[in-house]
Amino acid sequence: MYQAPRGTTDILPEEQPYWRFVESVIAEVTRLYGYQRIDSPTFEETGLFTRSVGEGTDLVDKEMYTFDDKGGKSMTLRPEGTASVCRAYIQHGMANLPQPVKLYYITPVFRYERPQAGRFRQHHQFGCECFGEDDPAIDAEVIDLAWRFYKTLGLKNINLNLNSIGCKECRPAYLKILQDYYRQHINNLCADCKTRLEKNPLRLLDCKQESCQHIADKAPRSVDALCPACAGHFDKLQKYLKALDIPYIINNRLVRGLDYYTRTIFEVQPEEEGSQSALGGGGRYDGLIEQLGGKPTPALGFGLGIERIILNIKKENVKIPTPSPPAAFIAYLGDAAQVNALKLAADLRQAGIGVVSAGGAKSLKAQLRQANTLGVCYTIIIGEDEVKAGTATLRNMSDATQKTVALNEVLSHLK
RNA sequence: GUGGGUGUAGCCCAGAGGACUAAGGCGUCAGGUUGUGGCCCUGAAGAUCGAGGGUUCAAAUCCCUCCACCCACCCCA
Repeated sequence: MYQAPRGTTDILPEEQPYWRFVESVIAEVTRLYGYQRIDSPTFEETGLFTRSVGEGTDLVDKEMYTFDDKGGKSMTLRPEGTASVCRAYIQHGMANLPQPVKLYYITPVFRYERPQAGRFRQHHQFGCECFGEDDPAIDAEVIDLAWRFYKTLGLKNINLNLNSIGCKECRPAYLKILQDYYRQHINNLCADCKTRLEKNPLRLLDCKQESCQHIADKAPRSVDALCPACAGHFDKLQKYLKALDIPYIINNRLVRGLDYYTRTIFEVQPEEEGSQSALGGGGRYDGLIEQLGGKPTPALGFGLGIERIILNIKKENVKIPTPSPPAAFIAYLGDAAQVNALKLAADLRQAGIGVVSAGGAKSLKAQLRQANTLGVCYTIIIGEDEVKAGTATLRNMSDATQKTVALNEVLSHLK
């Protein structure tokens, strides 16, 4: 028997209301901020990701679904959302549009990982990207958008973590300070951190090993090493967030797993931290567009994991809208009645009324049972008597009353 | 990639000191007299007991190998 590939799932009908709900909130919130939707291909040339996300990151080094197409080109199933949108921004000359350009997407992303709670090989992200503006007010607005999204969904127990990791001017100096500090403690570091020290020093701060905790806690902070421009940017951002009443937590140990981030980074976590807890994250990536061949363009954005969001919607018992059943069920008895039923169903649908009917020759009892399970308000019964008289019996399912009406008047009774 | 746990009908699960024709609940379907749902009653369908191999007269129950899922690490959404 075939089954869905490891780490992938079918989103079954009973799950769909959650997805519809999330999608409706996305549509509403992005509208409020003037974001326009963009859909880009599910796969891209591999180089786009290795160049933007960065070689040396886990995402690129061991998690990408990469394959050669029949022309021998290396292609990769999208492992994150930002790179494609940046590529599209450059390719379509969006730098010539009024800036900032604000785009959002809902898309599957693929990572070859070992699946576990809240982690899949295919998951879905809602993301926003804003190009062409470096004012920290736009950082505040983007964070405000993400925050409003979570709040509109009804999630209460979440935290916003914030940090600034500087720019290409000030980060190298900070990394040096960080490495110098860690070298003093090198004998007490876990094996992973010893590697990180040389390979990816920022990630040292993110280590969860008990033994590394107090070292990381006292490590030099990136916010203390910012150049004046970055420091000013970060100060203003915080001022704006306060003005917007967005409760944030400065987390000096927050770093992100993709190389392109500069200055502002943020992450949203549930209060009760599990292991796979991040609900979403993002930040500024002022150098990325240029790096991908565009002209220097400040930009920022975020990606939020829809599966994890739904997990938390369930955890917090958020009430979501349930889809309404069809308004009517048509039960029939006999061949002649079936024709009338078919015709009536078509007429009602033409008038915008949802109708379900059984096929075959089932007993009336069975048909009513089905109507009951569906939860329809009315069942329309057409038997031999009704066929002769040109009528239908209209049964109200909630109070079990029924009346006989002419076939061509059924519609007006349902309205 | 590493470590631990689990794997019985569509779903939840009993059975695990070898003998099962594998039990129950939910759900599904059909009936409970002639054309009427929800409750109730009755019945039926539905399981090569994750897959493959081995031990044995006999294995869902013991052993091995795979696979999948769950949990943790790594990393992330």
